[in-house]
Amino acid sequence: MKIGYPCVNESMDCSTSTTFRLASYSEARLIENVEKNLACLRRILEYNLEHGFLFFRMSSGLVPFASHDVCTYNWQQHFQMTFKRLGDFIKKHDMRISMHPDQFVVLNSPDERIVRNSIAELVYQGSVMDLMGLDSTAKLQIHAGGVYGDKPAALKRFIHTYHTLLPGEVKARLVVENDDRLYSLRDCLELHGETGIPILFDNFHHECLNNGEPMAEALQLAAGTWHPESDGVLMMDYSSQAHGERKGKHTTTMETDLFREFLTHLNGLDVDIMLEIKDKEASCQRARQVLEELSLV
DNA sequence: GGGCGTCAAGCGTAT
DNA sequence: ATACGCTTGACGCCC
Repeated sequence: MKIGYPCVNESMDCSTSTTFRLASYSEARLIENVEKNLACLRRILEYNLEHGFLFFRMSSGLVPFASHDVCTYNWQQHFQMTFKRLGDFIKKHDMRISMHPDQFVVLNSPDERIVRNSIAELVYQGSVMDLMGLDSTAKLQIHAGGVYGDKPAALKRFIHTYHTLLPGEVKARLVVENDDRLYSLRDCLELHGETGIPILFDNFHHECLNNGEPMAEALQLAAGTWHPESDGVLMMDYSSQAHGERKGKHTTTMETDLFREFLTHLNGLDVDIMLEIKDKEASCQRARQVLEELSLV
């Protein structure tokens, strides 16, 4: 079992997603920012190794405007060796890696342009992992998308896009996450049935939106969609409700009692856990202590 | 060098 | 019709 946090290390004075305005795009700006971002990523990975955090979500912003038409520069070649060295470090220390394209990536949009842009973004993010030499256990996690007033039709569009438009190198990495408002675990299982796509399980989203599956059963269902050989063990996002806030708002810091309670539902299942908690590596440290006490790491 | 409006991109919901 | 949340930072203009 590996534990990690997404994108940002709060105790570090660098960012892996420095960027600039589209209006001020230039090759020099691009190169300058990618250099900074990859240098910071290296520092974070080293920090993570020291602290025993072997799961990490890389920022979508490593290469600003990578999937935008404006970016014609061959950054892949320029940074080839840097990516390879990062990948070597990751593999040497047996780290697990994910990326999470943000809300603009919608594969089931009725708008072809949005689908095209979404695929370009997935190709970009997958290519970062490819350049690092990571195998297909490194994943790109997306949500199923919008509903557009007709969920069956929206699911059908996702499936059609998956089969007809997605490049193989993206399909090898793509996983779908149950969300908290529109597409539940059951909806994702339907997508899995039609495409074979693994389901990245989010416990908090499942609490917000479900079809009555108890947590332990939900975990088993999601885990069953991952091929251990090619996909690795189940990845999951872990969070809990922020008290006194809107339903679905992530907590600012981990409540270890809730985490302990959650772990009882695993029943021996091996998972890699991404903490979607505001204070990032601080909660990660606490989670790791809990896992150590239970001899799970 | 601090303050603050704004930033490539999409959805659904609230008002 | 418009604003806002997701998730949040950080750019870059203004003073």
